[in-house]
Amino acid sequence: MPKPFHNLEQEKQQRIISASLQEFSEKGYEQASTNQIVKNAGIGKGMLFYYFNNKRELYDYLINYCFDLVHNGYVQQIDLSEPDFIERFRQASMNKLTFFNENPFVFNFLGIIMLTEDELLPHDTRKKIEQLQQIAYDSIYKDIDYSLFRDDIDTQKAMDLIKWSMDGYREDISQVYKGEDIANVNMEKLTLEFTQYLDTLKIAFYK
Amino acid sequence: MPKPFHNLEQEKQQRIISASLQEFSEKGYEQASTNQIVKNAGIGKGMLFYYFNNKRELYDYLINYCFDLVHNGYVQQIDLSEPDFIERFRQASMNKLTFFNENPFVFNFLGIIMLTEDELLPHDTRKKIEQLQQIAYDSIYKDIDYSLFRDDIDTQKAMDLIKWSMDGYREDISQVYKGEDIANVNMEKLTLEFTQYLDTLKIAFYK
DNA sequence: AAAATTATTGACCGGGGTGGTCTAATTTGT
DNA sequence: ACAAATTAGACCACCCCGGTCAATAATTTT
Repeated sequence: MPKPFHNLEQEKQQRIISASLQEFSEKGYEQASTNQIVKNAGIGKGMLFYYFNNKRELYDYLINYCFDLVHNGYVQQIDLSEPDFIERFRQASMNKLTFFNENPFVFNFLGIIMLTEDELLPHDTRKKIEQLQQIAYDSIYKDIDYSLFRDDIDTQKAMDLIKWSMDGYREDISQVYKGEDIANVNMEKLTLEFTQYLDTLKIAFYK
Repeated sequence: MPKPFHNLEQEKQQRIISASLQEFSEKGYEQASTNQIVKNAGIGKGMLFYYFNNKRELYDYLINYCFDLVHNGYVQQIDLSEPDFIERFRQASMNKLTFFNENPFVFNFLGIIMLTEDELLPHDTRKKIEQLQQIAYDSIYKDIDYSLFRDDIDTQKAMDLIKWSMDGYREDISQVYKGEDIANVNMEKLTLEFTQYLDTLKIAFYK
């Protein structure tokens, strides 16, 4: 909605978005300080209220911004044509890792939103959340080739366990490399390690 | 250290501790409000500063309180004589679940502490953290019977995967039953489901 | 070049919350 | 009955809050 904001140089726009996401995701809506935001963004106080009429409008803008970003930059990137569950999940996890590195506060911000009580959220935001969750769910479980799994194991349970495993691994990695730019991380070593875990999972759960 | 506080009726003492932990774990040290604490604890403002001379002293008291509680109430309860990794982890997970339910803010509070930058923490607190982490690590990995694992799988990787799986399951459960008293939860059904996951893990990773 | 429009800053506002104090009242112990 | 321990909350000076606005600088239009 805010016209002047969209005409801004990308870099300044990003600085404002980034500073806002950080502040909101660290403190929540009420506790977040617009003063802190403008300071971190390196702009004057007046500008923030020139681009957005008030705190709430900024917040709502960020909600939509993050939803679109996660949708286009992460969920939609998942390769639905890959029938191997573990391989599809591998690709999704790697995407998530780089996405998280490039947009450090987006997931945390959305996390805060999803923990917000129903009454405090605009009605259509709730719907957006559910839609995105549904799409994300489909992107992971749709058109999976179940015949790869061992017959003596409940396939759904196996998929749950694999999902928890890979999420746990990814979170451990995020934790260790927190703050460091992923470009500086030894990617080959990391990918190799990841592959080893995946191979182990395949031995354990596949025929 | 605070003499009058220890002589308090257990129930009031608990109310104060609980309200403080909640506030600190939700807002962090600086943002936490002593006014909010006394309101939630149902005591007058004066009392808090009668028991503890200032905010920091309360905070430090809580740190020690939580460390001791986690150590005695959770870590030390893990049965080191159980050589089956999955079984030991099962017992630990169930303990953690009930502990978490009885002390809802303790883990979150300690989580905040561990994310605090080094300079802001008393020196001996850092040491306490590392000690507890070491003990917890030992409690999970010491004297495990590795011969139970399949020979065609890297045992350490298998244990990592199992750990992530069970942590993921436990977190999902916590999430779903968040807020509800665990006494009201259908424990048999939950235990059964947990066992099914564990059995699946055994089929997958054990000989 | 002049005028009009847009972009930008930061001092400023009333209001509300901050950690902490202190007085005055009540309860307890003897 | 009296002293000591316990309690509540009004009060303090201070700081920060979201938001405004007048002054100016930069840019665009004429």
